[in-house]
Amino acid sequence: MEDQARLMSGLVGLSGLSQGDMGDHDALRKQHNLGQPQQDIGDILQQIMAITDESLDEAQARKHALNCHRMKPALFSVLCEIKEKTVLSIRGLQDDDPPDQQIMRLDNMLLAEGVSGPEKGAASAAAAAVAAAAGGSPNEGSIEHSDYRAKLAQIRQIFHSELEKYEQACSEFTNHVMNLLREQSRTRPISPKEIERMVGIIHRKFSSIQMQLKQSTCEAVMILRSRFLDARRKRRNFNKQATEVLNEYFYSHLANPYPSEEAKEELAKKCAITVSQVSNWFGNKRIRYKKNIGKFQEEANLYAMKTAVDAASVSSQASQANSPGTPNSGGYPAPCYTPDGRL
DNA sequence: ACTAATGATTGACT
DNA sequence: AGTCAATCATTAGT
Repeated sequence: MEDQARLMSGLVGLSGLSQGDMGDHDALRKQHNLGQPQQDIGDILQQIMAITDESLDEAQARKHALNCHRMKPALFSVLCEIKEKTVLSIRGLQDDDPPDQQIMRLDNMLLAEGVSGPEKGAASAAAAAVAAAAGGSPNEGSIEHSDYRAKLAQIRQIFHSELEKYEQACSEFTNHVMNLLREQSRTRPISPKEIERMVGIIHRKFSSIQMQLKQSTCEAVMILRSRFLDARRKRRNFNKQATEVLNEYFYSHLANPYPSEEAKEELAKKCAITVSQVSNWFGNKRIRYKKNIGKFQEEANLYAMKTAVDAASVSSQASQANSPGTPNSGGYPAPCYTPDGRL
């Protein structure tokens, strides 16, 4: 019987239903002094339950009173904890972020293309790289160059203004939500941790939007780039002197017209072209020579004569000795391709 | 306008 | 990675 009474009082304490229905509340309280905390919680819960039935003014007043209640912080934290353990733990596990890598890739590309990052340096560096690939002297093609640069700058500007907009919207929205949640945390169990988490979610959403922006910017740059790279085909023939230098090397190394990396660099420097242009030239030359040796015979003889004369003048100056530097020294370099097409 | 020459690109190969 | 072979696209000579 006594157990039942305690149970009853406990229930009263927790559910807080009706002082009237359960008889003399004060008497009960006196009987169970030890049960006071439950009594308090019961009061609070009861008041919360009752709040919906009241008018707005009354409710406001009651809300205020509740907020000032000495048990409020404890109840709040308990409710937060319960919530944390149930809903948030499930949700929290779900959204881990794997698309981080992609955004890194996009960032890197934008940086490399000079869209993001420092203002002039990267952009001009990229443009210079393209110019180098385009070949020709640096002054040539500066028109297309500035065109490219202008378009890139345009993309850059759009990108940055959009990014700024997104960032502003993000921070505005975040602030709004934070204020709202803080406000609501007076009436709902919302812990600072939960607010923090919400902020995280918002940021993730916005960064996924940003990723779309980055992606489309990348696409725009790629299109611009490919268009510009097509313009690379607007080539210039190398100047006479450069062709001469290249031909000289080719015919004086006809037995093995494969310049080493160092030789290529030197030739590139002499001809004021890039190493890859030297490689292109030798690639073209070898194949075209091989295809039609007869056609190049005259040219071959001409350059062989030249190198022979040079060698002669060198050796006469050095009184004698054959120079080890010239593989084909002392003779007309005969075409050394075998019938099967190899050297 | 036509054509040969030529520098660059691309894909396959080693 | 370097090269070959085919091809493209432009330049230059006619």
